[in-house]
Amino acid sequence: MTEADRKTWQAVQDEVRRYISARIWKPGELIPHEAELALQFGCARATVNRALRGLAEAGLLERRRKAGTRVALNPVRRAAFSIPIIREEIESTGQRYGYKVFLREMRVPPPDVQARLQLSGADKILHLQTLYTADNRPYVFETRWINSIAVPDVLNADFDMLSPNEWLVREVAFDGGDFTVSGVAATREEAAVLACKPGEGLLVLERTTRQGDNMITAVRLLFHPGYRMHTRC
Amino acid sequence: MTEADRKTWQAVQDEVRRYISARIWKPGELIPHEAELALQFGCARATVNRALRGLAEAGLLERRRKAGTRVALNPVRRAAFSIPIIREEIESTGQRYGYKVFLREMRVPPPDVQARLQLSGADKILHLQTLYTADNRPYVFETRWINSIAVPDVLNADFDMLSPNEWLVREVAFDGGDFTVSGVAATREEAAVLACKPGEGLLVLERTTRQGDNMITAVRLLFHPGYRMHTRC
DNA sequence: CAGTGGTCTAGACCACCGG
DNA sequence: CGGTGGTCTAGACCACTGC
Repeated sequence: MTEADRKTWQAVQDEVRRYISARIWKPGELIPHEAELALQFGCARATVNRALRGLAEAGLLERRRKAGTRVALNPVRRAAFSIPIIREEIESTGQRYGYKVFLREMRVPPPDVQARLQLSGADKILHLQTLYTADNRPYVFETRWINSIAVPDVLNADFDMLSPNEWLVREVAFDGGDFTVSGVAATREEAAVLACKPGEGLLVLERTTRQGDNMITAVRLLFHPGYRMHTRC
Repeated sequence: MTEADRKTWQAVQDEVRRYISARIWKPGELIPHEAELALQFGCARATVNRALRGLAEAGLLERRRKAGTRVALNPVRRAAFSIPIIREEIESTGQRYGYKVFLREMRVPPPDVQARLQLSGADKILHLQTLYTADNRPYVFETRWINSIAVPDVLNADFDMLSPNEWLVREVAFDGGDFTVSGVAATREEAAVLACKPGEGLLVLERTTRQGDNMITAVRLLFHPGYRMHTRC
């Protein structure tokens, strides 16, 4: 209190964290408002705001105008999984990255993909199947549909040196998308590609990416057995 | 430009987004520094900072002191999945939430759980198996280990009205943990509990939660077939 | 309607780190 | 070294929303 130390917003945040952790402020409870905390901590209100806003984003606090700030009843509710960038993920473990395009064709996508890409009836678009490898062992099998009506250049793309994903990242400015994770059992064909047994449990990551209002690509990543997506918070 | 409109940081952020989306600022490229943008947008530097910081957190920009701000080469790299709160998830779809504690015992956990909970050799702790149901249909099967040495009160807990998770959330102030998602094939026993076929592909979410330096609980959620975790960005 | 968080400003100093 | 982002401040006005 008598300290003349400059308070950083991080220091304030840590302090508040301790209060919550020590249950001095209990779940569901109202905590003092910003102006008061600013006084207590001996800093500007903006600094308190910065600290509390961060905690609210992390889910530890719930804030509403006029109603004040409360300790969240259910903390740790959101976790940010970093979407793997295959090449980086493989190379960061010291393994050798590789990939092979299995299939490249124009085709009318199945209904679910049509819906995800907002395509009309009979549009043929680019369909790719690619296997990514780590030290030559199957890592992830990618099934990708690219809206080649929105991105006609892709038809001339050469995927020998640049994977479909890397090509798209270079050529298109994504600005959003959605992700789904689920679990499936390997079909006979998938097992053959991933060099595992049919019926093994695999993690699936599906992603749809758009640029503005254009849906660009829908991709399904089928990871090798034992693959885990992990995060910490 | 001639507008006297008050610029909010959101407006600045949208503007920058458009620049990136339209590839006026290309991936990897350096963008003007904060002071200059503040001039261009007719606002304070703090406002620009707020806008750009948000974009950097979202992964769209990369910022370094002295080096300046660049458009990220690989945007959309992280997606925040919200960790499901079973009861809310079920009730939000209008279904009836229920659960049943199958097993409650003291037991020495398997080595992987011992490691995750930082337990020494032969400590017996609380082991629970619970099935959560939506409209009486199996929704998720939970296998949970609770460090009853750190939280002795749990031994007297009554899980008739409050699920293990809800009890813990009420009694313990979590402040961190880690999450893993993966895919598995249902064993015969798991299939029986979840009323599905052995070998079906299932999503698994594993979570370890701590309070300060104490590891409190390790839980494995095995979701019913067809369950998907979804997020948008 | 009044209290609370949300935001903007102008100015300042600092930490980092590229050249 | 000097340029850039990171942060703090004091004060102000505003937007939302519970009472």
